[in-house]
Amino acid sequence: MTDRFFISTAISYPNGKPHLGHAYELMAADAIARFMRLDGHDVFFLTGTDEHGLKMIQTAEREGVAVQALADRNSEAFRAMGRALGATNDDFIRTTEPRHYAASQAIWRRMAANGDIYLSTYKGWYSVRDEAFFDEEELTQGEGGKRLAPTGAPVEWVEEESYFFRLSAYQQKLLDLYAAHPDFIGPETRRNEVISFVSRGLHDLSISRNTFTWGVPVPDDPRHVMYVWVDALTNYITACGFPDEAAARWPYWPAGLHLVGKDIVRFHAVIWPAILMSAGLPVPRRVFAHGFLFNRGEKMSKSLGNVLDPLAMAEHYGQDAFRYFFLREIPFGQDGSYSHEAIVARLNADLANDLGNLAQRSLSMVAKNCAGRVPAKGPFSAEDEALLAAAYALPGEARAAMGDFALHAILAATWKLVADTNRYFAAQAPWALRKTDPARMETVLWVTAEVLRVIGLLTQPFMPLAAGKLLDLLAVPAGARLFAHAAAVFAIAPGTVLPEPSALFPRYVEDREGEGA
RNA sequence: GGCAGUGUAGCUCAGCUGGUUAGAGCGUGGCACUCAUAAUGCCAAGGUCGGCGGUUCGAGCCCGCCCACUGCUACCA
Repeated sequence: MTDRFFISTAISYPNGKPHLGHAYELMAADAIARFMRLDGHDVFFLTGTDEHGLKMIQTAEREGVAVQALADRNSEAFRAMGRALGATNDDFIRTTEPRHYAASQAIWRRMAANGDIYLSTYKGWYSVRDEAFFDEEELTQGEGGKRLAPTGAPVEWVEEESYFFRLSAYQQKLLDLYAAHPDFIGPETRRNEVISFVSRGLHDLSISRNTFTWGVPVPDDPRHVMYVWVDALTNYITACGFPDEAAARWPYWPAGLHLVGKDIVRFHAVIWPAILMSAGLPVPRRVFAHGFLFNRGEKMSKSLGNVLDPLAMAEHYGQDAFRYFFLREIPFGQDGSYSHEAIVARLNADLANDLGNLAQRSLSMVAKNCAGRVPAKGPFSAEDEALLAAAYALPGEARAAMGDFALHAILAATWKLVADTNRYFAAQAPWALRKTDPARMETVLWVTAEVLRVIGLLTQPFMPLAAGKLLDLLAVPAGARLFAHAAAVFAIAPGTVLPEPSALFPRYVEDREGEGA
């Protein structure tokens, strides 16, 4: 049975360089993608850039470059970030690609054929300065009865021809969808918000613009380009080969998960499924929203000067530590806070001291006392059995946590096992057994190595480099690194020659005052 | 304003359908050990579970009121 799993990040708007928020979403998605692959699923992992729209035009003008050149340059910066983070996306979609034009126009035609698209006028109070429309109630009265935006900017009444999507017709169908699939939107709090939003009623959606041309032309009406909704969201099926339903990747649709920021859940949980229903296509299985990151509890902003470059951070702390920190520290789905001190604390305590040192202390004993081979195992004590049972239970716990995308919980459970193993090692004191009962010492070392093997397997999605190195140190063959191998039948074989042990994670030592990110 | 949610040790958070002395990690204090990356282990201190009232044999978990905080209340990706 083929068990396909398509996971996507939102596509990023490349009118600037990638920031930590982009990195966080990509790291999380990558961890999920790797997890699912290791758990035996056929995964298609997509990320990319959303390159159309007015902001791109304006940024390009400001910088004095062609829009396409700006898109090319910044899109490449997002790809570079992916490489720096170890992202294993199978494709990188750009909305300026021909395949995306084809898909967007095809889905538009299907929506139109279904009677859900009509031409009308988009009207409202527009503030040129804010580049935004405002509701009547939001406006305030200025001098001489002039209407002002909440920002104090003057507004003018604008009417503009636009195509509309009959979103209002999908209210009940969406509510039915949410009711039939309680985990369609996660976490719970987002689901409540979306349901409450949709319950209040839906307006039709303006889905084209005729004031600029940087976009996908509307079929049969080249005066219009598609506005963000249809254009951006369609990327997910573009990458699956739409409209060619015989394409190699089409079987990956519908997506198993759209991972998005909490600010754009609605687009993915309301507009997107409505568009798909209109086009007669299956809707994604799940949409999950992650939270925002705060620097020492403060929002990142250019004016505060606390915007950090994710590439520099990954370089500074190391790719694994960088990934580990954000996925372990923040309950996935909630907002989180980070600081240099917090990252260093996690890096040293969890990675260097707990896991790194556990591997070092046990494997160096194996190297010195077992001729560098996996030790022999004798009869198991109750302690041995208990620890091994805890290890072999880990994949199941991890899988259960992944059901809610509780990445932090998977890592917490894994580090609980690391701590148990350190306790076990200290209690068994193999260094003392060396003189009194060498056979028992070997058994203790074998059990420790076997648990490390399981830990190595389960940490691969989160810190691929270090986990790979740990498995190398245990001489685990490349073909035996799936979660399915985290079981007794695949236990590490006594006598196997092991490489010379070496440190997994260096301790982070402050270079000087004020150093760090 | 309306709707939803949160408030548990210094910090970040667990606490299942209400049931013996409320937990974890980090941080703090002390001890032990020496295999190990000055790593690890053990012990301890520390909480009126936001406040008040109620239901109950019994409430952090249920109900009411109050206080504080957060999110949503559509065309910005």
